Amino acid sequence: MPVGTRATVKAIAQEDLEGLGAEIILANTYHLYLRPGHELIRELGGLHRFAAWPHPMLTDSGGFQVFSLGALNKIEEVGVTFRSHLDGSQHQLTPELAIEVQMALGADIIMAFDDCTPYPATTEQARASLERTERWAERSRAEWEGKGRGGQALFGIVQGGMYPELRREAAERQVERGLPGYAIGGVSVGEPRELSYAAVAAAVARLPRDKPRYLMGVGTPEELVAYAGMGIDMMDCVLPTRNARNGLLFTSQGAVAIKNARHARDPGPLDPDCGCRVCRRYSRAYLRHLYQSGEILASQLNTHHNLFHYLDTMRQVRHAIGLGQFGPWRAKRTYNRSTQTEWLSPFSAT
RNA sequence: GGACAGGUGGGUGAGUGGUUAAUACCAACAGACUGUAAAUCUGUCGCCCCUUGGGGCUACGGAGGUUCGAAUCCUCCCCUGUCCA
Repeated sequence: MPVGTRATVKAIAQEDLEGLGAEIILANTYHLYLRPGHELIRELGGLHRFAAWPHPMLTDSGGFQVFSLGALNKIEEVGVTFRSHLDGSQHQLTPELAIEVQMALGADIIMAFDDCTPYPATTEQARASLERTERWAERSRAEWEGKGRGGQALFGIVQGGMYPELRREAAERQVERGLPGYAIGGVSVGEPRELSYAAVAAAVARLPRDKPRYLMGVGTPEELVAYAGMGIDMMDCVLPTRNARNGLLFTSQGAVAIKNARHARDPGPLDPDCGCRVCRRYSRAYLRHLYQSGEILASQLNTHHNLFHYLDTMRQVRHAIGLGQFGPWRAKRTYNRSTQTEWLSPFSAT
Protein backbone atom coordinates (compact mmCIF):
# COMPACT_ATOMS: atom_id res chain seq x y z
CA MET A 1 0.00 0.00 0.00
CA PRO A 2 1.54 3.29 -1.07
CA VAL A 3 1.57 5.80 1.77
CA GLY A 4 -0.29 9.05 1.28
CA THR A 5 -0.09 10.61 4.71
CA ARG A 6 -1.66 13.94 3.83
CA ALA A 7 -4.22 12.44 1.47
CA THR A 8 -1.70 12.39 -1.33
CA VAL A 9 0.98 9.94 -2.27
CA LYS A 10 3.77 12.43 -2.75
CA ALA A 11 4.85 13.24 -6.30
CA ILE A 12 2.25 11.13 -8.07
CA ALA A 13 -1.34 11.75 -9.06
CA GLN A 14 -4.26 9.47 -8.35
CA GLU A 15 -4.79 8.52 -11.98
CA ASP A 16 -1.17 7.41 -12.19
CA LEU A 17 -1.58 5.31 -9.05
CA GLU A 18 -4.53 3.66 -10.76
CA GLY A 19 -2.35 3.08 -13.79
CA LEU A 20 0.24 1.42 -11.60
CA GLY A 21 -2.39 -0.91 -10.24
CA ALA A 22 -2.37 0.42 -6.69
CA GLU A 23 -5.47 -1.02 -5.05
CA ILE A 24 -5.38 0.78 -1.74
CA ILE A 25 -3.54 3.73 -0.27
CA LEU A 26 -3.00 5.08 3.23
CA ALA A 27 -3.70 8.40 4.83
CA ASN A 28 -3.03 9.63 8.33
CA THR A 29 -5.39 10.64 11.10
CA TYR A 30 -3.03 12.97 12.93
CA HIS A 31 -1.96 14.90 9.86
CA LEU A 32 -5.43 15.29 8.38
CA TYR A 33 -6.89 16.19 11.77
CA LEU A 34 -4.45 19.11 11.99
CA ARG A 35 -4.88 20.11 8.36
CA PRO A 36 -7.33 20.51 6.73
CA GLY A 37 -9.38 19.07 9.61
CA HIS A 38 -11.59 15.99 9.65
CA GLU A 39 -14.81 18.01 9.81
CA LEU A 40 -13.90 19.78 6.59
CA ILE A 41 -13.25 16.46 4.90
CA ARG A 42 -16.52 15.04 6.22
CA GLU A 43 -18.31 18.13 4.91
CA LEU A 44 -16.81 17.53 1.47
CA GLY A 45 -18.09 13.98 1.37
CA GLY A 46 -15.26 12.07 3.01
CA LEU A 47 -11.72 11.20 2.14
CA HIS A 48 -12.47 9.20 -1.01
CA ARG A 49 -14.34 12.04 -2.61
CA PHE A 50 -12.07 14.73 -1.22
CA ALA A 51 -8.96 13.07 -2.58
CA ALA A 52 -10.70 11.78 -5.72
CA TRP A 53 -9.70 8.21 -4.91
CA PRO A 54 -12.74 5.96 -5.48
CA HIS A 55 -10.88 2.89 -4.27
CA PRO A 56 -10.02 1.38 -0.91
CA MET A 57 -8.26 3.55 1.62
CA LEU A 58 -6.82 2.94 5.04
CA THR A 59 -6.17 5.54 7.70
CA ASP A 60 -3.55 5.10 10.35
CA SER A 61 -4.72 6.18 13.78
CA GLY A 62 -1.92 8.56 14.66
CA GLY A 63 -0.41 5.99 16.98
CA PHE A 64 2.79 6.06 14.99
CA GLN A 65 3.04 9.82 15.46
CA VAL A 66 3.15 9.20 19.19
CA PHE A 67 6.40 7.48 18.39
CA SER A 68 7.81 9.54 15.53
CA LEU A 69 6.91 12.88 17.10
CA GLY A 70 7.97 11.71 20.53
CA ALA A 71 9.69 15.00 21.30
CA LEU A 72 6.43 16.88 20.78
CA ASN A 73 4.09 14.85 22.89
CA LYS A 74 3.30 13.44 26.28
CA ILE A 75 1.71 10.04 26.76
CA GLU A 76 -0.87 9.57 29.47
CA GLU A 77 -3.48 6.92 30.07
CA VAL A 78 -6.28 9.02 28.64
CA GLY A 79 -4.33 9.66 25.44
CA VAL A 80 -1.47 11.66 24.02
CA THR A 81 -1.04 15.39 24.23
CA PHE A 82 0.61 16.69 21.09
CA ARG A 83 2.11 20.02 20.34
CA SER A 84 1.30 20.51 16.69
CA HIS A 85 4.39 20.40 14.51
CA LEU A 86 2.64 22.94 12.27
CA ASP A 87 1.78 25.77 14.64
CA GLY A 88 2.64 24.60 18.13
CA SER A 89 -1.00 24.38 19.22
CA GLN A 90 -1.90 21.76 21.81
CA HIS A 91 -4.11 18.78 21.00
CA GLN A 92 -5.05 15.71 22.92
CA LEU A 93 -5.43 12.61 20.79
CA THR A 94 -7.34 9.86 22.55
CA PRO A 95 -8.51 6.48 21.27
CA GLU A 96 -12.01 7.93 21.07
CA LEU A 97 -10.92 10.98 19.09
CA ALA A 98 -8.74 8.88 16.79
CA ILE A 99 -11.79 6.77 15.94
CA GLU A 100 -14.05 9.78 15.62
CA VAL A 101 -11.65 11.45 13.22
CA GLN A 102 -11.23 8.27 11.21
CA MET A 103 -14.98 7.82 10.97
CA ALA A 104 -15.31 11.37 9.75
CA LEU A 105 -12.61 10.73 7.16
CA GLY A 106 -14.43 7.60 6.12
CA ALA A 107 -11.64 5.28 5.02
CA ASP A 108 -12.54 1.64 4.44
CA ILE A 109 -10.08 0.41 7.01
CA ILE A 110 -9.35 2.28 10.21
CA MET A 111 -6.81 1.52 12.87
CA ALA A 112 -7.07 1.31 16.62
CA PHE A 113 -5.09 3.95 18.47
CA ASP A 114 -1.93 2.23 19.72
CA ASP A 115 1.26 2.88 21.59
CA CYS A 116 4.10 2.09 19.21
CA THR A 117 6.83 0.46 21.28
CA PRO A 118 10.25 1.96 20.61
CA TYR A 119 13.45 0.01 20.19
CA PRO A 120 15.25 -0.78 22.34
CA ALA A 121 12.72 -1.45 25.07
CA THR A 122 13.07 -3.57 28.17
CA THR A 123 10.62 -6.37 28.61
CA GLU A 124 8.88 -4.26 31.26
CA GLN A 125 8.58 -1.31 28.88
CA ALA A 126 7.33 -3.54 26.08
CA ARG A 127 4.85 -5.09 28.47
CA ALA A 128 3.58 -1.68 29.59
CA SER A 129 3.28 -0.54 25.96
CA LEU A 130 1.43 -3.74 25.09
CA GLU A 131 -1.01 -3.30 27.98
CA ARG A 132 -1.65 0.32 27.07
CA THR A 133 -2.23 -0.70 23.46
CA GLU A 134 -4.71 -3.30 24.69
CA ARG A 135 -6.63 -0.79 26.78
CA TRP A 136 -6.62 1.74 23.97
CA ALA A 137 -7.72 -0.95 21.52
CA GLU A 138 -10.66 -1.74 23.73
CA ARG A 139 -11.63 1.92 23.90
CA SER A 140 -11.15 2.23 20.14
CA ARG A 141 -13.40 -0.79 19.58
CA ALA A 142 -16.05 0.59 21.95
CA GLU A 143 -16.08 3.94 20.18
CA TRP A 144 -16.31 2.30 16.76
CA GLU A 145 -19.14 0.00 17.89
CA GLY A 146 -20.88 2.85 19.68
CA LYS A 147 -20.87 4.93 16.54
CA GLY A 148 -22.34 2.10 14.50
CA ARG A 149 -19.13 1.07 12.77
CA GLY A 150 -19.85 3.36 9.82
CA GLY A 151 -19.37 0.54 7.36
CA GLN A 152 -15.70 0.67 8.19
CA ALA A 153 -13.40 -2.14 9.24
CA LEU A 154 -11.48 -1.61 12.46
CA PHE A 155 -8.11 -3.34 12.77
CA GLY A 156 -6.45 -4.00 16.11
CA ILE A 157 -2.69 -3.65 16.47
CA VAL A 158 -0.28 -6.14 17.98
CA GLN A 159 2.64 -4.67 19.90
CA GLY A 160 5.10 -6.48 22.17
CA GLY A 161 8.47 -5.11 21.13
CA MET A 162 11.04 -7.66 20.05
CA TYR A 163 9.83 -10.27 22.52
CA PRO A 164 8.19 -13.18 20.70
CA GLU A 165 6.40 -14.26 23.85
CA LEU A 166 4.80 -10.84 24.22
CA ARG A 167 3.96 -10.80 20.53
CA ARG A 168 2.13 -14.11 20.81
CA GLU A 169 0.21 -12.91 23.82
CA ALA A 170 -0.65 -9.57 22.20
CA ALA A 171 -1.86 -11.33 19.06
CA GLU A 172 -4.07 -13.70 21.02
CA ARG A 173 -5.57 -10.90 23.05
CA GLN A 174 -6.29 -8.83 19.94
CA VAL A 175 -7.94 -11.77 18.24
CA GLU A 176 -10.31 -12.16 21.18
CA ARG A 177 -11.80 -8.84 20.11
CA GLY A 178 -13.19 -10.39 16.96
CA LEU A 179 -12.22 -7.48 14.73
CA PRO A 180 -12.32 -7.50 10.91
CA GLY A 181 -8.54 -7.56 10.66
CA TYR A 182 -5.32 -7.40 12.62
CA ALA A 183 -2.11 -5.49 12.28
CA ILE A 184 1.38 -5.92 13.61
CA GLY A 185 2.97 -2.65 14.64
CA GLY A 186 6.19 -1.53 16.23
CA VAL A 187 8.40 -3.17 13.64
CA SER A 188 11.24 -1.47 11.73
CA VAL A 189 11.83 1.06 14.47
CA GLY A 190 15.60 0.64 14.34
CA GLU A 191 16.04 -2.97 15.39
CA PRO A 192 18.19 -5.60 13.64
CA ARG A 193 16.23 -7.43 10.94
CA GLU A 194 16.45 -10.85 12.59
CA LEU A 195 14.55 -9.47 15.56
CA SER A 196 11.81 -8.07 13.33
CA TYR A 197 11.43 -11.41 11.58
CA ALA A 198 11.23 -13.29 14.85
CA ALA A 199 8.72 -10.85 16.32
CA VAL A 200 6.51 -10.90 13.22
CA ALA A 201 6.73 -14.67 12.90
CA ALA A 202 5.58 -15.05 16.49
CA ALA A 203 2.67 -12.67 16.04
CA VAL A 204 1.43 -13.76 12.65
CA ALA A 205 1.25 -17.38 13.72
CA ARG A 206 -1.48 -16.43 16.21
CA LEU A 207 -3.56 -14.36 13.81
CA PRO A 208 -6.48 -15.97 11.95
CA ARG A 209 -5.70 -16.80 8.34
CA ASP A 210 -9.18 -15.90 7.17
CA LYS A 211 -8.77 -12.26 8.13
CA PRO A 212 -6.34 -9.68 6.78
CA ARG A 213 -2.97 -9.66 8.52
CA TYR A 214 -1.36 -6.29 8.11
CA LEU A 215 2.27 -5.58 8.89
CA MET A 216 2.66 -1.86 9.44
CA GLY A 217 5.47 0.27 8.05
CA VAL A 218 7.45 -2.38 6.22
CA GLY A 219 9.77 -2.68 4.29
CA THR A 220 12.36 -3.23 1.55
CA PRO A 221 11.35 -5.32 -1.48
CA GLU A 222 13.19 -8.32 0.00
CA GLU A 223 11.37 -7.85 3.29
CA LEU A 224 8.00 -7.70 1.56
CA VAL A 225 8.64 -11.07 0.00
CA ALA A 226 9.88 -12.52 3.26
CA TYR A 227 6.89 -11.30 5.22
CA ALA A 228 4.44 -12.39 2.55
CA GLY A 229 6.01 -15.79 2.89
CA MET A 230 5.24 -15.70 6.58
CA GLY A 231 1.59 -15.06 5.87
CA ILE A 232 1.40 -11.28 5.93
CA ASP A 233 -1.33 -10.03 3.56
CA MET A 234 -0.88 -6.27 3.67
CA MET A 235 2.04 -3.91 4.10
CA ASP A 236 2.64 -0.21 3.74
CA CYS A 237 5.89 1.68 3.62
CA VAL A 238 7.21 5.13 2.83
CA LEU A 239 10.44 3.64 1.52
CA PRO A 240 9.53 3.52 -2.18
CA THR A 241 8.21 7.07 -2.23
CA ARG A 242 10.63 8.74 0.16
CA ASN A 243 13.68 7.04 -1.28
CA ALA A 244 12.49 7.97 -4.74
CA ARG A 245 12.54 11.62 -3.77
CA ASN A 246 15.98 11.14 -2.24
CA GLY A 247 17.43 9.50 -5.34
CA LEU A 248 17.50 5.85 -4.27
CA LEU A 249 15.79 3.58 -6.74
CA PHE A 250 14.85 -0.08 -6.34
CA THR A 251 15.64 -2.34 -9.27
CA SER A 252 15.84 -6.02 -10.06
CA GLN A 253 19.60 -5.66 -9.52
CA GLY A 254 19.24 -4.02 -6.15
CA ALA A 255 19.11 -0.40 -5.06
CA VAL A 256 20.60 2.23 -7.36
CA ALA A 257 21.67 5.64 -6.08
CA ILE A 258 20.81 7.48 -9.25
CA LYS A 259 22.52 10.63 -7.97
CA ASN A 260 25.93 8.95 -8.07
CA ALA A 261 28.38 10.39 -10.61
CA ARG A 262 28.87 7.00 -12.23
CA HIS A 263 25.48 7.28 -13.92
CA ALA A 264 26.21 10.64 -15.50
CA ARG A 265 27.09 9.14 -18.90
CA ASP A 266 24.97 6.01 -18.78
CA PRO A 267 22.58 5.96 -21.75
CA GLY A 268 20.94 2.73 -20.60
CA PRO A 269 17.68 2.29 -18.71
CA LEU A 270 17.51 2.32 -14.94
CA ASP A 271 16.43 -1.32 -14.89
CA PRO A 272 16.47 -3.25 -18.18
CA ASP A 273 14.19 -5.86 -16.64
CA CYS A 274 11.57 -3.34 -15.57
CA GLY A 275 8.53 -2.69 -17.71
CA CYS A 276 7.59 0.62 -16.18
CA ARG A 277 7.07 3.79 -18.14
CA VAL A 278 10.26 5.32 -16.76
CA CYS A 279 12.52 2.41 -17.59
CA ARG A 280 11.06 2.13 -21.07
CA ARG A 281 11.71 5.73 -21.96
CA TYR A 282 14.43 7.46 -19.94
CA SER A 283 18.15 6.87 -19.49
CA ARG A 284 20.05 6.71 -16.24
CA ALA A 285 22.01 9.74 -17.40
CA TYR A 286 18.80 11.74 -17.77
CA LEU A 287 17.36 10.56 -14.46
CA ARG A 288 20.60 11.55 -12.74
CA HIS A 289 20.54 14.92 -14.44
CA LEU A 290 16.99 15.56 -13.28
CA TYR A 291 17.90 14.64 -9.72
CA GLN A 292 21.08 16.72 -9.72
CA SER A 293 19.17 19.67 -11.08
CA GLY A 294 16.53 19.44 -8.40
CA GLU A 295 13.84 19.13 -11.01
CA ILE A 296 10.32 18.20 -9.90
CA LEU A 297 10.20 15.57 -12.64
CA ALA A 298 12.94 13.64 -10.82
CA SER A 299 10.63 13.05 -7.87
CA GLN A 300 7.78 12.16 -10.17
CA LEU A 301 9.63 9.68 -12.36
CA ASN A 302 11.53 8.14 -9.44
CA THR A 303 8.34 7.71 -7.45
CA HIS A 304 6.60 6.16 -10.41
CA HIS A 305 9.37 3.64 -10.89
CA ASN A 306 9.76 2.70 -7.23
CA LEU A 307 6.04 2.19 -6.78
CA PHE A 308 5.92 0.10 -9.93
CA HIS A 309 8.76 -2.01 -8.59
CA TYR A 310 7.00 -2.52 -5.26
CA LEU A 311 3.60 -3.25 -6.75
CA ASP A 312 5.14 -5.53 -9.34
CA THR A 313 7.02 -7.41 -6.65
CA MET A 314 3.73 -8.07 -4.89
CA ARG A 315 2.09 -9.08 -8.16
CA GLN A 316 4.79 -11.69 -8.58
CA VAL A 317 4.27 -12.88 -5.03
CA ARG A 318 0.54 -13.28 -5.66
CA HIS A 319 1.24 -15.07 -8.91
CA ALA A 320 3.59 -17.48 -7.17
CA ILE A 321 1.05 -18.08 -4.45
CA GLY A 322 -1.54 -18.82 -7.12
CA LEU A 323 0.77 -21.40 -8.64
CA GLY A 324 1.26 -23.00 -5.27
CA GLN A 325 4.93 -22.16 -5.41
CA PHE A 326 4.92 -19.76 -2.55
CA GLY A 327 3.23 -19.70 0.77
CA PRO A 328 3.61 -19.93 4.47
CA TRP A 329 4.49 -23.61 4.31
CA ARG A 330 7.28 -22.93 1.87
CA ALA A 331 8.54 -19.84 3.54
CA LYS A 332 8.53 -21.45 6.93
CA ARG A 333 10.86 -24.10 5.62
CA THR A 334 13.38 -21.61 4.35
CA TYR A 335 13.01 -19.17 7.19
CA ASN A 336 15.04 -20.77 9.92
CA ARG A 337 18.18 -21.24 7.92
CA SER A 338 17.67 -18.43 5.52
CA THR A 339 19.26 -15.48 3.95
CA GLN A 340 17.21 -12.93 2.08
CA THR A 341 18.12 -14.57 -1.18
CA GLU A 342 16.57 -17.80 -0.10
CA TRP A 343 13.41 -15.95 0.70
CA LEU A 344 13.30 -14.82 -2.87
CA SER A 345 13.87 -18.27 -4.30
CA PRO A 346 10.25 -19.40 -4.34
CA PHE A 347 9.21 -16.93 -6.98
CA SER A 348 12.44 -16.48 -8.80
CA ALA A 349 11.85 -20.14 -9.75
CA THR A 350 8.71 -19.19 -11.67
C1' G B 1 43.68 61.28 -17.14
C1' G B 2 41.43 61.76 -11.98
C1' A B 3 38.46 60.13 -7.41
C1' C B 4 36.55 56.41 -4.69
C1' A B 5 35.56 51.01 -3.79
C1' G B 6 37.49 46.29 -4.23
C1' G B 7 40.66 41.72 -5.54
C1' U B 8 40.05 35.39 -0.09
C1' G B 9 39.85 28.16 -1.27
C1' G B 10 35.26 25.46 -7.80
C1' G B 11 31.35 29.88 -7.01
C1' U B 12 29.06 33.76 -3.77
C1' G B 13 31.06 35.79 0.43
C1' A B 14 32.90 36.40 6.09
C1' G B 15 37.34 37.45 8.41
C1' U B 16 41.07 43.36 9.37
C1' G B 17 48.07 41.24 13.54
C1' G B 18 48.38 35.32 16.70
C1' U B 19 42.69 31.21 19.02
C1' U B 20 42.78 30.73 10.50
C1' A B 21 43.93 25.42 6.13
C1' A B 22 40.69 30.03 6.93
C1' U B 23 32.87 31.33 9.27
C1' A B 24 28.56 30.69 6.22
C1' C B 25 25.88 29.39 1.93
C1' C B 26 26.10 27.08 -2.92
C1' A B 27 28.32 23.55 -6.11
C1' A B 28 30.78 18.76 -6.10
C1' C B 29 31.40 13.78 -3.95
C1' A B 30 29.62 9.95 -0.70
C1' G B 31 26.21 7.94 2.93
C1' A B 32 21.47 7.47 5.47
C1' C B 33 16.22 6.91 4.89
C1' U B 34 11.15 1.13 6.71
C1' G B 35 2.52 2.65 10.06
C1' U B 36 6.23 10.42 6.18
C1' A B 37 7.56 17.09 10.96
C1' A B 38 11.58 14.36 4.97
C1' A B 39 11.97 17.12 -2.90
C1' U B 40 14.98 15.65 4.00
C1' C B 41 19.25 14.76 6.91
C1' U B 42 24.57 13.53 7.74
C1' G B 43 29.69 13.32 6.35
C1' U B 44 33.87 14.82 3.10
C1' C B 45 35.43 18.94 0.55
C1' G B 46 44.18 22.66 -0.74
C1' C B 47 48.25 18.82 -1.54
C1' C B 48 51.32 14.75 0.49
C1' C B 49 52.36 11.39 4.42
C1' C B 50 52.10 8.03 9.08
C1' U B 51 46.78 7.26 9.21
C1' U B 52 43.45 7.02 16.84
C1' G B 53 45.80 11.16 16.71
C1' G B 54 48.87 13.74 14.21
C1' G B 55 53.31 15.32 10.76
C1' G B 56 55.01 18.08 6.47
C1' C B 57 54.18 21.41 2.40
C1' U B 58 51.57 25.19 -0.25
C1' A B 59 47.78 29.04 0.27
C1' C B 60 43.89 34.84 0.85
C1' G B 61 45.92 39.34 -7.07
C1' G B 62 51.88 39.99 -7.76
C1' A B 63 56.64 41.57 -5.73
C1' G B 64 59.03 43.59 -1.72
C1' G B 65 58.88 45.34 3.49
C1' U B 66 57.43 45.93 9.03
C1' U B 67 56.84 42.22 13.04
C1' C B 68 58.63 36.96 17.40
C1' G B 69 54.20 36.27 14.21
C1' A B 70 50.60 38.92 8.29
C1' A B 71 44.71 37.11 4.56
C1' U B 72 44.90 41.16 8.10
C1' C B 73 49.87 46.87 8.65
C1' C B 74 53.35 49.68 4.84
C1' U B 75 55.41 50.49 -0.42
C1' C B 76 55.21 49.68 -5.55
C1' C B 77 52.92 47.04 -9.52
C1' C B 78 48.74 44.38 -12.02
C1' C B 79 43.53 43.77 -12.46
C1' U B 80 38.02 44.81 -11.64
C1' G B 81 33.71 48.04 -10.59
C1' U B 82 31.42 52.89 -9.95
C1' C B 83 31.69 58.02 -10.66
C1' C B 84 34.12 62.60 -12.69
C1' A B 85 36.72 64.65 -16.87
